[in-house]
Amino acid sequence: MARNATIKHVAREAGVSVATVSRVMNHSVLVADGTRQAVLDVASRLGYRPHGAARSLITNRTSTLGVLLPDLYGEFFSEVIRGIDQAARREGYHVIVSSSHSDHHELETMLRSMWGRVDGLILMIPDIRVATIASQLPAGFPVVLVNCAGDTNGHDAINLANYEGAYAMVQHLITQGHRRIAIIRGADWNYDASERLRGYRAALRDAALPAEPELEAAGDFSEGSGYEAAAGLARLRSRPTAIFAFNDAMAVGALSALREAKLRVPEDVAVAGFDDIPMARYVEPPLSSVHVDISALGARAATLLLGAIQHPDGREIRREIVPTALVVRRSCGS
Amino acid sequence: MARNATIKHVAREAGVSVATVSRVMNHSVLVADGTRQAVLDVASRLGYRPHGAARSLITNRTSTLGVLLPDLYGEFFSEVIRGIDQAARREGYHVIVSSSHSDHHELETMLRSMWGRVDGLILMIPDIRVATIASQLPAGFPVVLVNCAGDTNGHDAINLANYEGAYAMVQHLITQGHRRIAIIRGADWNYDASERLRGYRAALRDAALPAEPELEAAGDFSEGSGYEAAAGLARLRSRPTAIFAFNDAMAVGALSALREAKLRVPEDVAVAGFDDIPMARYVEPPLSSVHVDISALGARAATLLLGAIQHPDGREIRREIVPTALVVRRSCGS
DNA sequence: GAGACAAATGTAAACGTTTACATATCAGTT
DNA sequence: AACTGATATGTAAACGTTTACATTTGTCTC
Repeated sequence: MARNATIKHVAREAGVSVATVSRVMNHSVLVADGTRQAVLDVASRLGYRPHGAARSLITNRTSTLGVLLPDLYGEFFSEVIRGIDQAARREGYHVIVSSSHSDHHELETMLRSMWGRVDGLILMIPDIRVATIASQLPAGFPVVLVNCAGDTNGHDAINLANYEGAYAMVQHLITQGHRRIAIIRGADWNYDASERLRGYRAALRDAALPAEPELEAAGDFSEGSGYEAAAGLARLRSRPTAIFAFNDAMAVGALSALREAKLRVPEDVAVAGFDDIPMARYVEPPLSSVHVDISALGARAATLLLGAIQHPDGREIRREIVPTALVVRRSCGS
Repeated sequence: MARNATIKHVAREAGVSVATVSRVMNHSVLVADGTRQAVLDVASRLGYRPHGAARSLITNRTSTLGVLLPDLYGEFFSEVIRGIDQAARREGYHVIVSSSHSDHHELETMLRSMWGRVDGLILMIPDIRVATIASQLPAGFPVVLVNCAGDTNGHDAINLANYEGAYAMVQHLITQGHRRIAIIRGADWNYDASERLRGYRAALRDAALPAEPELEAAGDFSEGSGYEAAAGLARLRSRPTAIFAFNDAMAVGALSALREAKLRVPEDVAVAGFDDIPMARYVEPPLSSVHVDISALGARAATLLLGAIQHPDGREIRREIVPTALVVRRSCGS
């Protein structure tokens, strides 16, 4: 592969010094118009492109944000990325994405290899067993934590109103007359899931309803686990009248299971989800959910991070909560 | 922000030269065990991380793939990214994504600013007005074109079997007895859309059915445009008995429009889409579609690119076609 | 004990930029 | 004609690595 033109080639060809070429490329005002034009001509003739790595090395800026997500599957994460990208590109930043699969070691090597390639990081680590990694980050390096458990260790953080959203949904179901409200949980170590669980239990308690272990089915945020969980719930002697899945993917799986069990939704069993992914309004029946403006979550994280990058000194730590909103559709009998 | 430990700090602290530290970090065998351990201890105590940009500058490798997509919206693109990321991480590569919004100028600055930050590019440019940009890429730079029109200009290319997929779907509808088959097109300048159009017309021709302009409704691959187009088709004096939308998002929009027009699917009008996004099987009725293994498309593109990066010399240009498969569900009356 | 060879480590150049500082040129002022 | 100040340009160091080559040390062979 023919090595490409460098600033030196352009300088020699244009009969100026590398400093002048650099000034032209960076739109410095200290260049005579004639010189500028000559340099630009040579640059375009030679197909010169400034080398990003070299530039980063000396300026200590990469114009790139690193994003680490637990997974890249499904509409939730794609919406997050979209939001981040929008906010980043507006400021001329690139986005480098990666999924960690919530594995501690892999996450660590990921972070290592991003060092010197990004100006800051957005970390979405709902797995509370892994979230401790945040403490190993170099001090003073711009980081925004999204949906991470508890201690932010001096970093900015954004969280969803998981507790409030779940509480509101359960409260709504109670208002509709439901007394046996089952849930499909997420993994025990998932922070979002555990917060939603808190919200569910609190809502029951506040309505003086008993918490019954058999109504708390296990799940892992995958559609398949939702299917399994709902199939199990449908077989209970004392069947719940409502199922609140802790995300939409599981709710969709639950709808399939209930259909196969010949149970009508919402007449026999009401169903609700969480996230309000785009698909939610198109399933049959349309799915009630706890709406989250997912791309706004991403955009907000990016904006926070860009702020931290551009004003490194003396900032106070920001903690933000992104609100949720109840969206009632036919699946819970509106 | 306190500048972080560099290789020099580690070297001084460990009482060795920078070369030795470098060798340790790169797992070179030419280091005595004692020295290696001492260096590693110091490195971890100082929190040393090799600087990516510096490393890239000297090695001329970034371990990063650049991906340019027309958009980041919807399940199609998120699946592509997932496939790319999977294949890339398997080889220890990062992925830097960006959406171009199909704007020629923006695309160009994107490409410029990625120079020196990526080892190769995956370009998905269905807009045939913009695809000419491929010719401006530095010769010999690894590039894989995905869904780009015609001339690949010496680059590897992957395309969907758009023509064949559309042909098969229309043929299927004809077999089902449909004679007035409408379509919802994509933008005129969209390559995928124009190929699907070719397939549609060929299938009609081969079945000796007339091509009627009023059955070719305009669309732009968005759900809203599908809604509008279907609403228009439903009002035709001589209504089509089947509507084939050129992607699933528009098909979903069409379903909404038909429901509002009080037309039953598939009894009054059959509906089909293209892409078979995950949502397709969950809408009501489940949507027939032309299945594309989207993440495999992304994975394949990444694999091809990695091949070109790792074996730069004497490779012949690869052109691959990713096959499609008919998926018949209830929306077209199976 | 000299020579040869291997193993371990060090020295320094290179990668392609940016930028502080130095220098050159020139118009205007005295 | 010397000085001033502004404007344009050049020189060279720096960024943090890798790596070709040189050097040192130790072991083995004769």
